[in-house]
Amino acid sequence: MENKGLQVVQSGERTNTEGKPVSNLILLSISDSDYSSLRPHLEYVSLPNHLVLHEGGGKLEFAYFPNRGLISLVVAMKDGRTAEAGLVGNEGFTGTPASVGLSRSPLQAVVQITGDGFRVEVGALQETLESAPHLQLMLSRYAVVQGMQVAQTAACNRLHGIEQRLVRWLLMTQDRVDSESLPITHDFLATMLGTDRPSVSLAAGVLQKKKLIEYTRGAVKIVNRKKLEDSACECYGITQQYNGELGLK
Amino acid sequence: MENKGLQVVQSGERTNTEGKPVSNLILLSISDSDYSSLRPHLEYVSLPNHLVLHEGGGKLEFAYFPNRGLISLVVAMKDGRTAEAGLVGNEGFTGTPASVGLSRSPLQAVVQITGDGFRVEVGALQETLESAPHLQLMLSRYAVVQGMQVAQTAACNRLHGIEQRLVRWLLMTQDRVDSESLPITHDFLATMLGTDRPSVSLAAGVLQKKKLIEYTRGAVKIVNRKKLEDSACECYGITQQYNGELGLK
DNA sequence: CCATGTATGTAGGATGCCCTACAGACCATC
DNA sequence: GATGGTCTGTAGGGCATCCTACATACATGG
Repeated sequence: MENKGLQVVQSGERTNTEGKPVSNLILLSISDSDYSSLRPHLEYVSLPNHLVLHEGGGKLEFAYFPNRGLISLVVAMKDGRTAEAGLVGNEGFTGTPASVGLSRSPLQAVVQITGDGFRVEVGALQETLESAPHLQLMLSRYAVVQGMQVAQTAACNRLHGIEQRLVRWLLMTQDRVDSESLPITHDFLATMLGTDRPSVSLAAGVLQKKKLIEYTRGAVKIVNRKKLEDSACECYGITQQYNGELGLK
Repeated sequence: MENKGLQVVQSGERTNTEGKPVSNLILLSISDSDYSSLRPHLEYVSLPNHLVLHEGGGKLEFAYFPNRGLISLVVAMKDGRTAEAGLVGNEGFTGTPASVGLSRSPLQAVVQITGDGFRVEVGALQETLESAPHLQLMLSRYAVVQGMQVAQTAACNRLHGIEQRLVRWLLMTQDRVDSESLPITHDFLATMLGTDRPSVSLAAGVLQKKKLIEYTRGAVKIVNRKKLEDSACECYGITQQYNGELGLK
């Protein structure tokens, strides 16, 4: 990729100091001056499957801006049971507390689908933010939208059954990784959906019989996206709609 | 309370242009200059029980800063079923999207316990924020903390039973209204907890038999706060802890 | 005091889900 | 092709909760 000049970098053409291209939408959307301030702190990282970026309850060390792949924000209870609160793809970042001067988060951040991206030390990010109002706004805005989506998840978790929640997860995931085949096991789906593995297998079996999905060991393929959307609960449409409020893409 | 200097305004001494005293903690925590900018837009309002401040899915007209009482943020599904995503007392405000330049929210805001407070038109708030960085920071920070609490609620909704969720709701509510008696019906509790009324009555009956609470028509009294805390799920402690991160009070 | 509306008590059946357990299938490695 | 590890299929018991229905108690206004 070429570098057109010292100030102006067009969308899709930004790189970090290592020359790695940026496709995270937040990093692409901010002003040139804000990006220049942040750029020296962006460290390219690969995000392999199941890597834990942050343990729930601890101090945040880095904020992550994914280029590709998918990160899950998970609440883990003491007894080991878990439930997913949110998903982060290339439209967002992890470590929302860092964007408002806080440094701890109760959420575990786990790579759910292999990808790559950039990380920034929380301290460096916070310093940068003081003179990068546009970045500050975009991060805060993302945090708020994510909060609304989490709220919808809270209600969905309470009011909707496993099959519907599985459908929603598949749709939201596919929105963030443009592939019809999602590399994920039933076991991990159970972690996300806050249930046990047999319940996932059962629900997935039903969807497969309906010819909405197909799956093999470790991968779920979406074969009829449209019908899948039709059978999703309203929660999917709502979260998607508020994602659009971000004005990215 | 004494006034220590020209910059610092001590808690409990601020008023709006109508002379109404402020006890909302955000409004008390911001700098003098930021408060002066916002002050002309603060309209005193009483917040009677069950008043709907905002319907889910619509445009936000006002942001509300409660002095007393309690506001619930509720997700309402098309079929009429509901679940609460968050609580707002005098430590917070409603309308987090307005703090980042957005104007719509999927959440319904309902007064759950009578109180009073101030409201600001969304447009006026957003204009004010442009030159009120401290206020901007506090609002964003509150939005993020609220998001983390909502995430815990999402997991709690999935993983914990009605009785535990009821305990948590009672504790969180009492934290925001300093009274041992909470004016609330089982029916409204059902709306909050995303279940039906008989299930609430059953769970409340169990707690009453354990002598943790007492209730009569339309009111729940907490008679043994400590034991109630002991029987709460870990979710309560976590949300409370992150509320502390706000640095208010 | 009565009538009406609202709040709570309670019960029984249906259901969805969790839990445990085990069997079968696939995969990688040697 | 054998072996151990991981993933999925499936079943049955148990349980919480949902749903419906109705009874009872309280409150308010006439």
